[in-house]
Amino acid sequence: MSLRHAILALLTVEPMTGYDLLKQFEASVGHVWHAPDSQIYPALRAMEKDGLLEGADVTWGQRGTKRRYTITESGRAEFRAWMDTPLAYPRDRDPVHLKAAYLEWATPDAARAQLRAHIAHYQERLEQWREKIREIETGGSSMLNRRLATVPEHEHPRTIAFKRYTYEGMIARAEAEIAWAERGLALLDELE
Amino acid sequence: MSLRHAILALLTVEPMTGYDLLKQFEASVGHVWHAPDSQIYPALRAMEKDGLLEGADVTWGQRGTKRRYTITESGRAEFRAWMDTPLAYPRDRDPVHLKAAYLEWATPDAARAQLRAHIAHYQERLEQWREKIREIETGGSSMLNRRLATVPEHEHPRTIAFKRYTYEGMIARAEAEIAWAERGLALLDELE
DNA sequence: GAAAACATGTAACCGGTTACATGATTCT
DNA sequence: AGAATCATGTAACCGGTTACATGTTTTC
Repeated sequence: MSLRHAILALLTVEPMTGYDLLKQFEASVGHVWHAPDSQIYPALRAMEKDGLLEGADVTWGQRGTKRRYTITESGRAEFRAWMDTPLAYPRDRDPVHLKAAYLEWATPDAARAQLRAHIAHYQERLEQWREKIREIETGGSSMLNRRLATVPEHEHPRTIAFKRYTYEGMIARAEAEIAWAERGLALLDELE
Repeated sequence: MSLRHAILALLTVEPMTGYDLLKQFEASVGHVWHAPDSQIYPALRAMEKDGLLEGADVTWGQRGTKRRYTITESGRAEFRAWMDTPLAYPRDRDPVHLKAAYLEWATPDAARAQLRAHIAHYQERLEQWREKIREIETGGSSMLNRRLATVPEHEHPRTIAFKRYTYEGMIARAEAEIAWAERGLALLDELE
């Protein structure tokens, strides 16, 4: 059910259309939660029906209209309730480690390719996340700035600190994954 | 599609019934891939239909029968092909970090409880995984021993090394998660 | 004789993916 | 005029969860 809460989180800042949200999912929130258009539009309609959002048609150009969604009090309450509820951890289901456990079945080349892909995957994300932290530090994050505009000034350090903290966690995870995969490459050399 | 491959991996060691597999998913493989009975039994039937397994009814007691599944050559080939195929990484979807990014919305107590639950969650797994490594080191893992019995002796170090390597990766990840959550608790104290 | 373990299923539901589909507006 | 962007959907499918359901065998 996190998609709904990610949407609520975004709409606490300002009203948005489905397309606006889609762009956010491709940029900021997308780093922790991905959602395609085919999921967003139906979710918005369902959330409006459930009273979490209020939709309003806005004219756009000559003939066009778009629907702008505003979070309701009920939506805010739902988001706060979710924030105060401990998460249920999903069962372990990890294809990377599943494969690693049977690496003797792969050809050495395939095993190396797999580990290198693992490194490349996390390296790429590492750079994106580091860039995000730089943005936060230099005040260049427009979404964060809009969020800050909605909270009292003395709350700013908290808001900023948690965003930063989130990315630091993802960076630490990525670094651990890269280190692990590098040990794997060394292990393959040893065993050859 | 990893459920099928986890099943194939287990059946490369020896033929098993659905129930045997279920027990394995609760014990060894379960640490990297969870599967409930409601998923295993239908999967086995489908895999038999697809020629990856061969099922045979075995009498059990007076009136009972059970179905024992053996991996076919086609099943072995499929497993090897999977092992040699690079994994597609799923899109980011991480409720823990999603929540962390909006931690200013939670009450300080709820935020602390969340982080402590995060620590407890990984601490528990950490102990399970460390225990697994001890088992591997002392030769006390019966599943691993059965697997070793099916491979030539000079291959044993590889097989053992990859199992150990897998658990080391999960341990490193858990340690990173715990360290991150502890930094979070400290951050909450600072911001108070 | 009762409890624990062994054995196997069905069905409704849910969140997410992939592919397909369409049209308006703005910018160059 | 054409391209990029804005805007919004439908539908089939897939893997997984939860709840429901039943019967046998072995062990104490």
